[in-house]
Amino acid sequence: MGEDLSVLLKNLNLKVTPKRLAILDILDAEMRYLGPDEVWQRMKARFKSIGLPTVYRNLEELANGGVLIKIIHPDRKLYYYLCRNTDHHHHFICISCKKVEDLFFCGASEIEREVKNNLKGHVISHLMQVYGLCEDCAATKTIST
Amino acid sequence: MGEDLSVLLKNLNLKVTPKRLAILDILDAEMRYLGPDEVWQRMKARFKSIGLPTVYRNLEELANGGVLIKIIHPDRKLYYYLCRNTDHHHHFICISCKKVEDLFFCGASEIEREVKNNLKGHVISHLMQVYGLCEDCAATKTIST
DNA sequence: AAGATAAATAGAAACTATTTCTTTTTATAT
DNA sequence: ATATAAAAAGAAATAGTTTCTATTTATCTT
Ligand SMILES: [Zn+2]
Ligand SMILES: [Zn+2]
Ligand SMILES: [Zn+2]
Ligand SMILES: [Zn+2]
Repeated sequence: MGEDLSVLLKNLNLKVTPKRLAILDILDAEMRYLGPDEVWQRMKARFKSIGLPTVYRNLEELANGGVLIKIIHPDRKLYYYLCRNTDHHHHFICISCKKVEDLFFCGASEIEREVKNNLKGHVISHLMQVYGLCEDCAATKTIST
Repeated sequence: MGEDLSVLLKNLNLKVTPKRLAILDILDAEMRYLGPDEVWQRMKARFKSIGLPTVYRNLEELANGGVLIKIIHPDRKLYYYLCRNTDHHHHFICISCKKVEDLFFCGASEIEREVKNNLKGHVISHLMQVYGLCEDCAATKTIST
């Protein structure tokens, strides 16, 4: 599995460094979105020397390359999620445990039509995220931070 | 028109101060979303003494009260928009001129169904914004910052 | 396999949007 | 008019994020 992570980097013409592989590995093992600081904490367990700017830089590069997606959060901090689904889709985010799940519903065509017909405008992109409780958390009904 | 702005404040049990009315008036006159600093600049033209924290505080209070809506922007800064439409709806945002327009399409029920049936989860809220070029900007095809 | 080269990283420092704090002022109810 | 609690000024602090420079490292070339 470390193999296919390095392929991700090579495809982006990024050098395959231990730090980059570790960042990917950390996110690959998570079903949740993580912030730079959270990733940094885990990196410090793996490397004796690891700078926070390195984490920021790599997360951003990987997001720009499409390997990670940015999670839009009401707190306006940076969060990233490694999503293997390369098709256009949206996400359901559990506000209790931070788990991310793919959604297949997307109103792109309806939006496109409405913007074209009613507003006479042109759609470039759209953002959709759904917040709620995942199956486990809905069962527990306990909301943590 | 100043009258119905003060009603908005009274409904929220907020004191009707000149600063608050001015902030609302500034946003009411705009079809675009504005950031705190942009609002502050305009406030400084109206008041000899006006603090930036006052602008921040009021914008946030008004957003919490539902009078303003927060615009989610890729730059992760704060932006507000005064929307008179109190029904649930979403927005089309022109990335060229920052104009905001209401959309009527909303996939809430489809999302709800998908989350319930496929993920066995529970939807609490959803966020949708559409980015593009408004009629005027699409015609001009010139994208400013 | 060793050297060359450009990219990546560490660590410190800077940045800046946003928030907090304390004092003074002001809107509103009595 | 007075009392009271909310609002605002102004300064200061915060914290997430970005920038900078010197050093290290991955990868390409021979
Ligand atoms: Zn959950
Ligand atoms: Zn979509
Ligand atoms: Zn426009
Ligand atoms: Zn909706």
